[in-house]
Amino acid sequence: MASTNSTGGSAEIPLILAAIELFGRDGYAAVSTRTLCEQAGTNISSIKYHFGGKEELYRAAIFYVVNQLRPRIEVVASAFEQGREMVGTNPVMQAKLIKQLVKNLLHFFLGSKDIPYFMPFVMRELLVPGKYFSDLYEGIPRHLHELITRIVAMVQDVDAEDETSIIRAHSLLGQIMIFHIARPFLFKRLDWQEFTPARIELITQETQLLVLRALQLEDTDD
Amino acid sequence: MASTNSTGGSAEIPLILAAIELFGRDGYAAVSTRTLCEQAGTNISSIKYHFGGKEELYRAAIFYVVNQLRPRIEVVASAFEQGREMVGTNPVMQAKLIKQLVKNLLHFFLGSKDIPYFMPFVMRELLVPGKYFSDLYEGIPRHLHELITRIVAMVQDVDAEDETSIIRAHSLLGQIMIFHIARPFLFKRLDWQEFTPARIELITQETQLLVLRALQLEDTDD
DNA sequence: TTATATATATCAAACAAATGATTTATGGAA
DNA sequence: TTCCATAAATCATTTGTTTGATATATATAA
Repeated sequence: MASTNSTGGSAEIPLILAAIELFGRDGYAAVSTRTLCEQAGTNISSIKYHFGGKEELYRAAIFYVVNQLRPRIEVVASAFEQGREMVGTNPVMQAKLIKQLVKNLLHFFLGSKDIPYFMPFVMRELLVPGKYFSDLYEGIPRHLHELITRIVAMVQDVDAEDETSIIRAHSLLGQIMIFHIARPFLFKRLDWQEFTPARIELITQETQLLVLRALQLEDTDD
Repeated sequence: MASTNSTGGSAEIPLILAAIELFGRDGYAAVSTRTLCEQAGTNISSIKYHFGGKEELYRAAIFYVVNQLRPRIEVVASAFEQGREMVGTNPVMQAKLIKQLVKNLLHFFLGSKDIPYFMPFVMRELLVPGKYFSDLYEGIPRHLHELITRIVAMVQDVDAEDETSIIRAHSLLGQIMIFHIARPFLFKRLDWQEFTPARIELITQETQLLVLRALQLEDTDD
């Protein structure tokens, strides 16, 4: 039997998953409620019944991805925070910690197979803000951005509240995220059709190199 | 009077400009032909008459921005190419050249007031590829990406055809473009509502610093 | 255990509003 | 007139939503 969670009927999750995939791929306006229901294998009226309407389904999808992704991000974040205390001001250890973070982020954003449709959905709302931009922003990426900012501040020994630290963190995050955001662009440029493990590894190594240089840390070649 | 160019009637340009603004802001599916005509101050049938339909208008808008933006990008590109010969392998001069390029790009992407609606339109097609992705890609950003790749190859003294060079160029471009792409995100993070000249200057300085470090070039502080 | 009542969920059909496209008519310039 | 451009009205579809009926599951009482 289906789990007796608070979301009730069995059509809700399929509808939310369809919404994440189709809204993420084609955008809110381009997806009809009929297409959503067809993809979810439900009746047309199920959106009205379970959510109230198309927009409320979109909202439900936003909160769904936030709840699904938050713990996964927090694993990366807490791993870093734990390491940060041990590392202290040792540049060699700082470099190792940052290399690991870059690797985790790239593998997560480029290689996640189990949640393939989440990222386009999230990115669309973040880059082209809609009604629930703030809910999404507060839900996940804000913590990640603040994390990177603390790294920058730690390594450069400046205040993490400075605009300078935030701007540098934004730029560094851009160095990493551009491989996810501008994926079609990169594929066209390199005549790639997909990310393979070897390609992700190559991107990881090069990005690690550039990030460490930008932070003026020695690469330890481990 | 209106210029007697090859595009005939006076309703075409207003329609194209409306298409760039509205498609860029809301996406293709979200904008109705009626809204477009209202924005352009034309009759509903003008889209059919001048372009054939909604999609052909979109196509016309793609080629319009390509033709408008290409010369502006080429100014930046040729300025760099000219400087490149004079600079040679002198690291100090290389640093100056690259700082200028970063500044030009950031001021163009963050501060362009005369073509305010072009960039969202272009970015939408590039990040969420549609039917005319290739036309746009070949029209402008490909040259820019190849330009950055040549810079990386020159400074690092490696082959510009290597995947490594291209990947590093992509990452460096991400460092810069993220301020345009993830503008809403940055604004939220810094509680900004707009880009002011001072803010653009701050971003420019910090980005120059990080890019030069990533390329292992000394900052000359001019 | 039965029978009844209630809440939950799904279904096919239909509605009003909108959308892109089309047709026909009109105005002005060469 | 002839050609170009615009305007108003209309068409067939698609859109999100709603309706009323029905099926399923759970709970309560006899």
